Amino acid sequence: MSAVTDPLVWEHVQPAAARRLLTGAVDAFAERGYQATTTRDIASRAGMSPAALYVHYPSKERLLFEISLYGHNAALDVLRSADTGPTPADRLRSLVAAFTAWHAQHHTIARVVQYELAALSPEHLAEVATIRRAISAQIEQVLADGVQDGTFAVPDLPGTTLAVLSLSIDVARWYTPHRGDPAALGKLYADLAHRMVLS
Amino acid sequence: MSAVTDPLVWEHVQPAAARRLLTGAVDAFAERGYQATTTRDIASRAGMSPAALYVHYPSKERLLFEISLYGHNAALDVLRSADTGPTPADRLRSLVAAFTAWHAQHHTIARVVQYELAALSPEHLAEVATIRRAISAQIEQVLADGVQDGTFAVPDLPGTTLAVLSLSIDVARWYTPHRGDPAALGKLYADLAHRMVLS
DNA sequence: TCTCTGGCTAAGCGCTTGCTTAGCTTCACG
DNA sequence: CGTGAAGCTAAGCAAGCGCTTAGCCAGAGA
Repeated sequence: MSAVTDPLVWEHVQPAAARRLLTGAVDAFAERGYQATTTRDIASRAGMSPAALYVHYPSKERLLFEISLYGHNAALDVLRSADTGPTPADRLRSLVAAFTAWHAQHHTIARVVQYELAALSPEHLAEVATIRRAISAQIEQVLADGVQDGTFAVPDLPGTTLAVLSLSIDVARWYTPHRGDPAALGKLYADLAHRMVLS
Repeated sequence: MSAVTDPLVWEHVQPAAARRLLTGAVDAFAERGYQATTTRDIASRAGMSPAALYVHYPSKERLLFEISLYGHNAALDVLRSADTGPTPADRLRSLVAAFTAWHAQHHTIARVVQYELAALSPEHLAEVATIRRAISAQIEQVLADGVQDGTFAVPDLPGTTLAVLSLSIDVARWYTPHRGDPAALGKLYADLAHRMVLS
């Protein structure tokens, strides 16, 4: 699945031409990486000339930033929505399931989000770094809550937070649609993450 | 720590000029990525002109391949050496500890190994893919052995193998030396991986 | 129907890239 | 001492890059 076949994600991008450029950029950045992708390649995927890109976006880096910002916000929203359940164990499972499934389902956006930070301008990087800290904090908080109520055994809270995040984030590196159902993967990872911290 | 301050790793590379180019390439690829790194940048880090690179290496891609191949083989060797212990649990902990510590300690090489596969030529990629499959097989085998003797509960063997690998591999993405002792991180991850699969 | 504007293309600019070549220097060997 | 080869540099080549500009066309509005 590419960005193009998940059109609802980019419905907010208007006009349609800008959206085609954006989804073309997502696919190209996910496949080749930001640096190996050319504006000619992006424009071609959108069925346009290279100059058309600059009618809708001021620069190639700005295209990257729009994708990155959207993806970071979407991931944070997914976590915030998933942080439900009466116990830290329920919450952790729900968080990991949702975060993992998001990475699998949107693996092209996830690849851009997780691996193209270095290509962002300093101001843009600062903006997405804030969201990344909020994402980390959400996982760390639920682990802390579990330690507090005695249901989790976590000798190294920051280290374990990173490990839990790594499980989901690394999905962006290896996942392709033939690798199975994102929801099933989320369930598996929820279980694995829970076992990692069980008292 | 950069490749340059871990000189023993590249001792086999002769003459010294070729080694300086290689370690300059490791640092540049790890910092900026293969595509954003120029041959002028690599040469400059080695204290040479761009043309000197072509005295020792036929192309920029070949430099990448030398690094990738070395890193893949080193990682596989680390795993093979670590696969000791009387029980699958001991073996898994030792494997994960070693693999994680390798990624942290050699995080610049690890970054090139894990994130620059797309830049390799098809023949070179095939060669490192073989080593990657051997690495996966090693982890999968120890999990299978643990399931067989009843000490592990692993409902999804391929999925869990990927998850265990993700823990260690993702270290390449986030690790910097101020993030702590590689051996300590290895111990933590050994424990986390073990808990993931405990019966 | 006419005019204006926005979206687009063709062509191009200035710069950078990976790699090549001619020539120089140094060192080793006979 | 002379010669040859290896390692290197300065300079350059051909191709491609991100982005700009002039002009065209279609559609909307008066």
